[in-house]
Amino acid sequence: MVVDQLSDAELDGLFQALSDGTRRDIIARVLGSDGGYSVSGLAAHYAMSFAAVQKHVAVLERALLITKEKRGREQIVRAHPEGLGKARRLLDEYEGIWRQRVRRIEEILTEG
Amino acid sequence: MVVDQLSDAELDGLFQALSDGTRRDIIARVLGSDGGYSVSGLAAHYAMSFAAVQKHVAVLERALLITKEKRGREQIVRAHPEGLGKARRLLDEYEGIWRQRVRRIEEILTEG
DNA sequence: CTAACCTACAACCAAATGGTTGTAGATCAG
DNA sequence: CTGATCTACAACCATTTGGTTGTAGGTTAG
Repeated sequence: MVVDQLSDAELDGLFQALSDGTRRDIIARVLGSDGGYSVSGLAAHYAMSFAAVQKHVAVLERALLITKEKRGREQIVRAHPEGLGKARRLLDEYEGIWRQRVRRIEEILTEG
Repeated sequence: MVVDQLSDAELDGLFQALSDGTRRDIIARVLGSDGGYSVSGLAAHYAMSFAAVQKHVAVLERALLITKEKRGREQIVRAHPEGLGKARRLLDEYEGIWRQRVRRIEEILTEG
């Protein structure tokens, strides 16, 4: 399998979204919440401006790692691990190839 | 478990390293090779300068995704999926939390 | 020895990133 | 209605990133 049909650009965005500690923390926080977080609810936890957190949320949304849902004047952020799965499957594939390779080398060494 | 002891900076570097198509291609190429690639052997495959590929290799090395081994005048690049595993384990953990949450919600709905 | 090759690294440049402040439109509370 | 709150978005700035060219040092081939 060629790992879904995820385009290069999609993967770029996915891994790039995951490459920032604040964004990973937002993911963890949202995953660990029951009802989700409003954007300002999230922003309250970080030592940066609201707008900065807003941008991080936008990056995560583009990468399909979260979704936003309007509720009144708030925008509720929830986990949407579709992107998560895609990224993990690529790493799985890489690791699979690696393990296969290690196994082959061991075979060659043992069976001589 | 708190996913090894990988520091934020380590994860930043890991995911950032994975967020570029050329670098992912280098990983795939090296994983798929038997003896590894020299840096210029790699560079031959990309429409960019040798120095650019050299920089990509350096990024991957810092992220523990590959290793370089000097052999004569060449530098042999090999896969070193330690970083790979770390990244995958974090995504696994995220997905685990998600699945747990989905299960809990289903329980609440069914046992109502 | 000399020439070719492989690598390292510095200096430079354009574009993207992560942050800021400021402005403005909705929505809710009193 | 009015004021406070939540969000969106633009403009700006410093730093990082991904690329370039150029120079220099080690290693191999002839």
